[in-house]
Amino acid sequence: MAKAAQKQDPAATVVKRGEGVSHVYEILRNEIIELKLVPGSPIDETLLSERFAMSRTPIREALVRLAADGLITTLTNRTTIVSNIDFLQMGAFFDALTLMYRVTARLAASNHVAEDIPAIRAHQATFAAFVEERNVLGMIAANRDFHVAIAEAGRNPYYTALFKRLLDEGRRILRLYYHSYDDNLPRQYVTEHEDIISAMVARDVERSDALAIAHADQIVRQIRSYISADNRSSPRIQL
Amino acid sequence: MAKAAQKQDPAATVVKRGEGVSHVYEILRNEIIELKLVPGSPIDETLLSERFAMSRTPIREALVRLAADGLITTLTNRTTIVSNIDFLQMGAFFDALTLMYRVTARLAASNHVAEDIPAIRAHQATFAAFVEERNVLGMIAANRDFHVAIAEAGRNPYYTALFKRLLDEGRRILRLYYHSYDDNLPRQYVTEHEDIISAMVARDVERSDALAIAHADQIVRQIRSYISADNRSSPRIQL
DNA sequence: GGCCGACGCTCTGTCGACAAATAAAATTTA
DNA sequence: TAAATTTTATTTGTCGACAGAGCGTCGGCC
Repeated sequence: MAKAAQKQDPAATVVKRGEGVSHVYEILRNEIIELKLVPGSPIDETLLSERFAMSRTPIREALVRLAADGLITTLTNRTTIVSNIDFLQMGAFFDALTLMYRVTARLAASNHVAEDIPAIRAHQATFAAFVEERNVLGMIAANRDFHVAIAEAGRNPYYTALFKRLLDEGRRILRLYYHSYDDNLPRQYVTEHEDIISAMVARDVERSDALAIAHADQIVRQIRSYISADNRSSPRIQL
Repeated sequence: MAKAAQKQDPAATVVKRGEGVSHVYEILRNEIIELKLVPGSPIDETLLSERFAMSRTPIREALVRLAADGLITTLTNRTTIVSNIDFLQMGAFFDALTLMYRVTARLAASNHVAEDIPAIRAHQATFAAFVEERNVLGMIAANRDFHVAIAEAGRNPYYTALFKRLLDEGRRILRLYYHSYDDNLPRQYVTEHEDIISAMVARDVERSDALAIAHADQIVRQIRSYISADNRSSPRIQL
């Protein structure tokens, strides 16, 4: 048996009628974001239907949802592939990500209620724990949950939806480019998160905004450095 | 025969293999936005499959796409209904709409190329023509296309996607609340559009931003006035 | 020997049917 | 008569099967 089979495949779980589609959707979504499914690789419906022990119909509906999220690309009458990460639009991605960091932080400072805080702190604690463990992939996921919680406290579902999509895309990019662990960065993120929380609790919109900008810049800079480190084989020409 | 049958139902069109789903999707999407399908009303898959002369499978896949757009709501094992317009979140809607007006206008001023202009001007001309005809519903649709064209010139697909969704939601709200035709407003919009174009062509980011804010405020104010006019039966208590 | 077209294979798009889940109707019971 | 419960009916979720559209392969032709 393959070694991977030791860890129980969640696809094996039996689900009730009406949950089949979301079950497949959630699992595939995770595997795409975690790059277990390589960008550009084809997706075989028949294979999936065997793996999930379902007919192709619910599989296809899950794929339609993933396509709506932009995680997969459907080539009509041909095949569907895991969406590629588009380097040309990296600028647009960073721009949108930064803006969403800002507006969600601002709204959270304005609109949060006391009940929102525990969940946010819990995600931050999880994040800090992963930092101690030097578990980068756990950090990335916890970071996503932390910021989503803040966005939800801001109570603008349009922003939250876009932010989720961007953060997930960020997870894919980070997985793709992550190479070396730098002790300093994660600890700095922990501190920045703490600052963001306190500004939010104090309902200080402008400070929340400023911190969000700094945080976003930091993350963008990190991703950029990963990318350029990866491009070292084809260095930019310096004039 | 019903009078509606005089206008050829686009559902009757025969489509090639692989286009069935998008065909259904487009038509239903339009009917939801144009409120031909009333918010809250149930959607019968069997009925649709008869109407489109297709099996339920492609119909269901189209419905999944609409659900991803937030245009319909699926109640598991029960039924799916046309999404209601959520008045409690009207503030969030206006906020996001204004922000997208702004960022797309800014980006268009920065990133547009000469080839983008003709399409934008064409949409503006269409809009102006509808104003002359006093065709409000046409105006609303043309206005949407105009701003989408600007967003596309800004070349940030994340913003464009959210903006489209917001503008479509706006079309639904306007259809719902539109009552009386005011001669002045539409002409003002035409002027504002012209200003937006010239600021964009001049690559004046800040002026584009300012105009976008003013334009958005104007539209938000208009929708708000429609809504409050509609609520006249239950007036707010003035203290 | 290389290019072009017919053939077959694989995979997707669509179909009709069945079964579970829920809502509505009918019936019983207090 | 009203409430509770069983029965019926409708509608969704899932299934297995078929047919069309590409893609690769093989053979023929220049």
